Amino acid sequence: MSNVTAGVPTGSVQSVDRALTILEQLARHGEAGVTELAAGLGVHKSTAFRLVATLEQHGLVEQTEDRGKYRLGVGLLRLAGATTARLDVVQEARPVSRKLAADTGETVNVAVLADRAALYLDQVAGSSALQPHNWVGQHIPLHATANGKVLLCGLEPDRLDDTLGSLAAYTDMTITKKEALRAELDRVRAQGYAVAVDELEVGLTAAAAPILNAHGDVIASMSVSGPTFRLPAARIQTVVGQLVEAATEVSHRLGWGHR
Amino acid sequence: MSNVTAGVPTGSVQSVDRALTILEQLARHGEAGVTELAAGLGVHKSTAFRLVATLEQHGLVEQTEDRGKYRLGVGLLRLAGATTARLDVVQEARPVSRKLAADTGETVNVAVLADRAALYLDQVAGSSALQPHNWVGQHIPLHATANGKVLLCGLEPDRLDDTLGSLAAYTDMTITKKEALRAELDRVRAQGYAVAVDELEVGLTAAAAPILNAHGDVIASMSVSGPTFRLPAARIQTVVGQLVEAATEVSHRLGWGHR
DNA sequence: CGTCACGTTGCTCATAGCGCAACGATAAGC
DNA sequence: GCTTATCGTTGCGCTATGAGCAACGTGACG
Repeated sequence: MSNVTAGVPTGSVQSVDRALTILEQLARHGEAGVTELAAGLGVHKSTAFRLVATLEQHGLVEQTEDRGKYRLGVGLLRLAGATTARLDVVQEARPVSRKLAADTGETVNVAVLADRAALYLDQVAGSSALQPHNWVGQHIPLHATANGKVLLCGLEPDRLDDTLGSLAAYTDMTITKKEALRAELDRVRAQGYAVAVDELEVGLTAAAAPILNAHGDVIASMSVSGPTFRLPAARIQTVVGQLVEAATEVSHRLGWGHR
Repeated sequence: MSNVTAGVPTGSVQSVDRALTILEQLARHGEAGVTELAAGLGVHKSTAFRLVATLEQHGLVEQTEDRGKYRLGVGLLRLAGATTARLDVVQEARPVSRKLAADTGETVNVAVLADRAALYLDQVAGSSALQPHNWVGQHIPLHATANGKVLLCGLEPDRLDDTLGSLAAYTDMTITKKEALRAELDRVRAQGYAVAVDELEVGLTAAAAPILNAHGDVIASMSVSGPTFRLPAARIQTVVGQLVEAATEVSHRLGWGHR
C-alpha cells in the first residue's frame, strides 16, 4: 500500500481509517453534516457521504432527520455492551496491580463500595517479606481507610449520611467527626488520591486512587499499603505518583478518557 | 459502484462494510483470530488482517497477546459514552437513576424501543456486591420484561402486532399468549408501571415505569431489577413507589407536564 | 423569485486494496 | 528433537474498487 501522501500508517486500509475517523469526529462534536465531515478528513464530500452511508447501514451513525446531519448511533451501544460483557474491574486491573506491586514492593488492593463498607475484590502481595493478611472478600469500614475515602468521594453528598454509620474509632488517628471527614473528602477529591496513616490499625499506612468508568463514575478504588515505617511521608509522595498512574491506566482500559 | 457479485448495498464502501462486519462478528463470538474472521467474511486472511489492523489503530479492537486472537477494544466504550452523552434521555435520567439505585440498593436501567426490542441505554449498579449482568447495548425481548411491557404501552394498538414477533417462552412465567399480553398491557397502562417476576429468567424480578416527553409520549422506560428473593411482593410495592417517582422526575426534566 | 448551501447520485479513471504466496514463529505429534 | 501443521504477518502485482468530479433535487433565506 502506498503511503506517500498522507499519514496513513503502513498496513492500514484507507477507507476504513477514514470511516473510523468520522466516528471519532462525531464523538467529539456530537453532530456534523457530510460537508463538514469531508472538510475534516480533507476529502470530497461524496467520499464522506459514502462512508457515513456505510456506517449508517450498520447502525453506528444515524441522521437526525431526512436530509439532516449525522450523529453517533445506537449500534455503538450494542458493540460496547458486548465489550463490557467480558470486561470487569478485577480482570483489567490485575496486570496493572501486579506491575504496581512489583514497582513499589508493597501490597496492592482493589476495592468497591458494597453495603456501607469497602469490599476488597483483589489483592497482589508486595515483594517484601512482611506481608499483611489477605483482605479479599472482607468488608472494611469506609472512614478509616484510604480506599474507603476514595469510594466515598464517588457518592453524592446527600447519600453520604446514610452510607456512613457511626464513625467508630479504631486508633487515635481515626477520623471520628463527620465535619472532619467531610473536609478530608474534599481534600481527597481535590488532589485525586487519599492517604490513611495509622487510621485503621497502628503501623499500617495506605494510599488509594479512584478507578473510573466511561461515564467518569468512581466504580472502584486501588490502593498501595504497607507498614508505616516503610511508607514515611517522603516515600508516600513517590508511591502516590505510581499509584495514580496505575489507577488511571485501569480507568482507560474501562473506557474512561477525556476529550 | 458495481454490485454484481455479492450483497453489498448500493452506495456503500466495501472495505468499511467488511470492517464493521468484523466488529459485529467479534461482538457475537467474543474472540476470533484473523483466519477465522477471514472465513466469516469470505475473504483472504491478509485482507482480514489489514482490516483488523486498522480497527486496532483506532482502539476498536485489541489482541489478547502478541500474535494472539482479537477482541473488541475500549475505544468502543469511549464512542458509546459519547453516544449516550448526546442522548438527553440518558443525560437527564442519570442523576435520578443513581439516586434510585442508591435508595433501593438494586440495579437501575433505562431502555428505549428499537428494532422490535428493548435497547438498554444506561445502567447504574445497585449497592449490592454481586453485580448483575450488564445489559447496556443489548436487545431484550419486549414481552418478557418489565421495561418491554412499559414500552409496548407507548405504541398504538395497531402497531402492536407487527412490533411483536412470536412470543417466545423463556421461563414458565413468560406470557406467550397475545390475549394475555394485551390484558397485561391494559393493567400496566392503568396502574402506571409494570412488573415482571421470573418471566425472562428464573430468579430475576424487575419493575418498570414510563418516561414521558413534553407531548406525553412514552419515549423510554426506567426499571429497578434484582434477584427475586430480594424483591418479594411486599417490597415491590415500596420500590414501585420510588421508581414511579423517579421516572416522573425524569419526565418533568424532559418537559412533561407544563406547570 | 433568485440564490445559496445542503445532502445525494451517475460517471469515469487511477489508485487503493485485494488475493497470492512466502515468511517466521509457535504448538502439537510421532 | 525433528517434522508438520497452523497461526499471524508482510512484499508484490493486478484489477476491482472507491475517490473525485459535476450535476441534481431540495429546502432556507432574503
